[in-house]
Amino acid sequence: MPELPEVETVAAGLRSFIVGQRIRSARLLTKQLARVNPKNFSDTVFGKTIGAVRRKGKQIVIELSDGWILWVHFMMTGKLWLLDLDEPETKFDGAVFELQPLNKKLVFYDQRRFGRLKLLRKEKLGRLREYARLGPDALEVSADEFVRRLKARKRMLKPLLLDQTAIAGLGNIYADESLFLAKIHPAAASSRLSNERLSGLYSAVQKVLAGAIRAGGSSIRDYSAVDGRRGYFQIQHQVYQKTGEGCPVCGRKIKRIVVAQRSTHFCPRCQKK
DNA sequence: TTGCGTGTTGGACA
DNA sequence: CTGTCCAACACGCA
Repeated sequence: MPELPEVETVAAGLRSFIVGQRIRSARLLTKQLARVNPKNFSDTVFGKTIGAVRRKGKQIVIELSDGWILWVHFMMTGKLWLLDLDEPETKFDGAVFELQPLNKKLVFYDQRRFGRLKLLRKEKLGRLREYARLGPDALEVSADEFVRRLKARKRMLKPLLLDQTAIAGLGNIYADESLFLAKIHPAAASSRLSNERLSGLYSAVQKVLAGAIRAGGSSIRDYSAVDGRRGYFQIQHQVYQKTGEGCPVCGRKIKRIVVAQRSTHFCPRCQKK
């Protein structure tokens, strides 16, 4: 589910369903998920009440009572689902939290097991490396700062947009879609683009992300929100995984190249360096 | 059957 | 600093 719109959709679902719930039991089922002693994990989380749910980039921070927080990163295939208690366990369940009085379980499910979950004191969040190194969130950064940060680097735009220390939240889909909307070539050098074109990219990013959040994210493969609802932004994708199809603007065939080891889709006529 | 590609990230290395 | 290759892992597909 990984990019900003999908993570925001999950965070919104958590806000509406689990805030105020009490954790009746917590179990850590795979060791690489949290890299802590499962017994200590269960004991610490037991009885805590769930408070605010925040998101920065692709990361979610769930506040618990008594100053603890759960930090979550889905990586490629991690998901948080709210399920009935009698739903059978699977080998991909990494952590299970039973909630009261809702009487459901919140399950961290992750096929590829790259996802991570950390339990830490609230005051330590700023020192959590993965969190501390994030640049400003793509939806909160101002146009001026966005332009300044991209111009400060001498890199191709595509890998720069994927770099979470520059701007946090974009991934492969929304980077491609934003560059297409802004009519900028993914291999264009960030430092050589005019402020006007980078401002245009900023507007494109805002528009693409807002549209995707409105659609509940993109459900390719099996992504869905905490309540199982699927997103439908994938039907609005203009270039992502449209290799060989006609550009929706000019009709020229969408091209696929590999940049930073990631598939990159663009229109060779519309998108210029 | 085998190999490739997939929404992410971090480390090793030139 | 920047780019490239690889690794973590499971699965669908040609």
